[in-house]
Amino acid sequence: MATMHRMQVTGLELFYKQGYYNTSIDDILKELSLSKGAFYHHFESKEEFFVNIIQNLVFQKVYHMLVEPISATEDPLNAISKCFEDALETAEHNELDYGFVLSNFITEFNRKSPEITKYLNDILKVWEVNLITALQKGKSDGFVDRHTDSEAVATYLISSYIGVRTLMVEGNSRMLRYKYMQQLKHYFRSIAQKQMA
Amino acid sequence: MATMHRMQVTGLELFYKQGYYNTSIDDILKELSLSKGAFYHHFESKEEFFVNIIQNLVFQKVYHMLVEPISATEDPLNAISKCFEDALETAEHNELDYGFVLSNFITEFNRKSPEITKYLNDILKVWEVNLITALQKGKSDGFVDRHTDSEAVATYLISSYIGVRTLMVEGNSRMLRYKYMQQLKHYFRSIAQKQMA
DNA sequence: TTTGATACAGACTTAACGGTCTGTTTTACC
DNA sequence: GGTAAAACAGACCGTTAAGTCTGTATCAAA
Repeated sequence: MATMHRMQVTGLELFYKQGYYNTSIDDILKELSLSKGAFYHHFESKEEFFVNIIQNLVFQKVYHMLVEPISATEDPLNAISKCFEDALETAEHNELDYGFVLSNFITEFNRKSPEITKYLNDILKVWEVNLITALQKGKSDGFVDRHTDSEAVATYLISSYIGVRTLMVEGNSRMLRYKYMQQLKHYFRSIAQKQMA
Repeated sequence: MATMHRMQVTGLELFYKQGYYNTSIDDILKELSLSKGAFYHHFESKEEFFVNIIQNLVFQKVYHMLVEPISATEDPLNAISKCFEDALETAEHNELDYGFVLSNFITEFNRKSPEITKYLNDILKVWEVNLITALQKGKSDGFVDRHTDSEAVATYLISSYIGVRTLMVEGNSRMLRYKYMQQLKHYFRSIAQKQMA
């Protein structure tokens, strides 16, 4: 694995665990047994390094874990349920949850770096747009109630997901996931197309 | 207003806007035209200062804005709707939204200071418990469907609220609030006691 | 085998921040 | 009005972290 890529992977991991401002370049370098010289040979600053990570690693992973699973499916509500359940389970095992990575950084960079905030919001927007598209398709295909406001549902979904992940940082994650998924499905039943018995 | 109290108010404001680690004591002191001597006369460290703010200001405000409005009401779902709507509107005007203050700090102190995390989670717990109590009472009083899992609903509510506030940090807050409240009410209709016409 | 570019190593600079310490002013009280 | 404690002012110290700079090893092509 190339040095540059190793730096990005380790960098994201530490930024995620400890926060951007609370993670020093030396922390990352120590983890990889590399020197300052190596870092500034590949990147021109800490910020440029971070933007690089966002646009490469984070964007790809969000797309892979949160967009693809719901974009090519029949029943969107079912697909979203499964997708969220999977994502929350990986989160439980303390692995990188890229939906939460996003909201984490959005919180941290709020009113500090408009440029980085913009990049993060762009990725969030991709997620949102694909949710909306999937829901709209679900309406045409008879899975989602015709009166549903797809944009509002997408907002509500992303909100609740980000929120439950924030809560899962401590305490009983398993119980939180259970409660959350239960109510999410309850909510979905209320916007699903009523089946004729 | 006593100096100590002024420090706390200004401290919370800056910690909220810029984050704890990103706000220096000198920042706060500069805002108040005070000196280091003044600060360390009243508080023994930055951390002790912050814990003080949480246990005084934050706890009281959360209780006043998020607990009281839903604890002494008839119809809990209606009360929660109004309460959330109010809170989101103050947030729109860039005033301190203490629900979000909480989640903000929880994110920032995650895996950094277990002690502070505990204090924050305690306040969150008070909010949760009171939501559950209100929902249970709503079941007895015929406002909430008997099959509702109050604990799960409370979790889902807090999650979505924290999430939507995270999203509101940038962009069109007004539209976000509208969409969120629309779906929240939709969700509430699905757990409300069905009225006999 | 030389040469030049790429990929590092690591000492150093500079600035910021938490905290200390000494000194001065204000206030309460006899 | 004298006195002691409380309420500050502000220079100073130690540490940390981003970024610089000089030097060295590795490797490909001539």
